[in-house]
Amino acid sequence: MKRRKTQSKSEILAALKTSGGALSHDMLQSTLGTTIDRATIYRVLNRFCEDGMVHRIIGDDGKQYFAICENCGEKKEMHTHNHVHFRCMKCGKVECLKSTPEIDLPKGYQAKMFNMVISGVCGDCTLI
Amino acid sequence: MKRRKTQSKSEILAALKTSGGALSHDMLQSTLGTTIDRATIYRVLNRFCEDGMVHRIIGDDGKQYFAICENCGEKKEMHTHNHVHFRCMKCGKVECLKSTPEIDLPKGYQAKMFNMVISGVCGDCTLI
DNA sequence: ATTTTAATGCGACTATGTTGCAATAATACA
DNA sequence: TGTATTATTGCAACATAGTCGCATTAAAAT
Repeated sequence: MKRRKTQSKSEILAALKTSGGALSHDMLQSTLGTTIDRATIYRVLNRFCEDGMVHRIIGDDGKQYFAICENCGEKKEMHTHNHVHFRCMKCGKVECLKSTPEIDLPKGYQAKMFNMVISGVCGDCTLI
Repeated sequence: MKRRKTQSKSEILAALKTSGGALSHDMLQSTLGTTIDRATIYRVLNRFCEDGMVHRIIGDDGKQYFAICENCGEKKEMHTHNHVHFRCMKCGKVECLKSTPEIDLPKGYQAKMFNMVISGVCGDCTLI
């Protein structure tokens, strides 16, 4: 299954790049206008994740957010996405933080995925 | 709005206690049998959270899990639930870990809630 | 230019969670 | 103990997030 270069793909990738942070499906939907179908957006994002270009964060609102992988280690190594994310409860922005805490698991436990989200008020919104 | 002691409440609390870990709505539903209505379970759990007896975890499956608060600090101090949780991808068990990592936020950022979930394979399931 | 098949759009579907409202039952009070 | 008050429940309807099947479209290979 070779991947093809399509309009939707480029637009979504561009939107993620310019945002700098993590976007949910509906954020993308409104950024892109209603040109691209809901299902397509999800499918493109899932493909990006499979290919390791993007990582998925589950917000504490239960929604999926997607962010471009930068210095997140090599492809497909999901477990290297062990950095913490911050979600602003006012403006909705989701971003990657630098911290990658070391967490010691009980004996015999194997970690496959990390999903850490702190939510609160971001720097911009505190000022307001 | 004073709280009343009801059957549902007691049963749900008991189920959470005996489980020892965190349960999702559907785990509770099947533990309790179909006696209690879906909406009621959710309402009871939300009330427990408000009252600080229980804390809510959003799993990396996007679902809500609820666990009894033990040594989680005082009532209503949501931000003291800064311990990490582990979800087993095989048996589905969700439990609280001891680690409470220190995460330094950028300047001006305020943390309100922590939601940290590591998923992988738990001790019991590794043996199988 | 033609063929192949990945990707899209549409609709239907599932699952999770919430809410409005009438009925029920736990507490308070006489 | 009997009655009034109102928190809680059950039911149905709703909202939202995300997935999937299928026919159509459009990249890429020939």
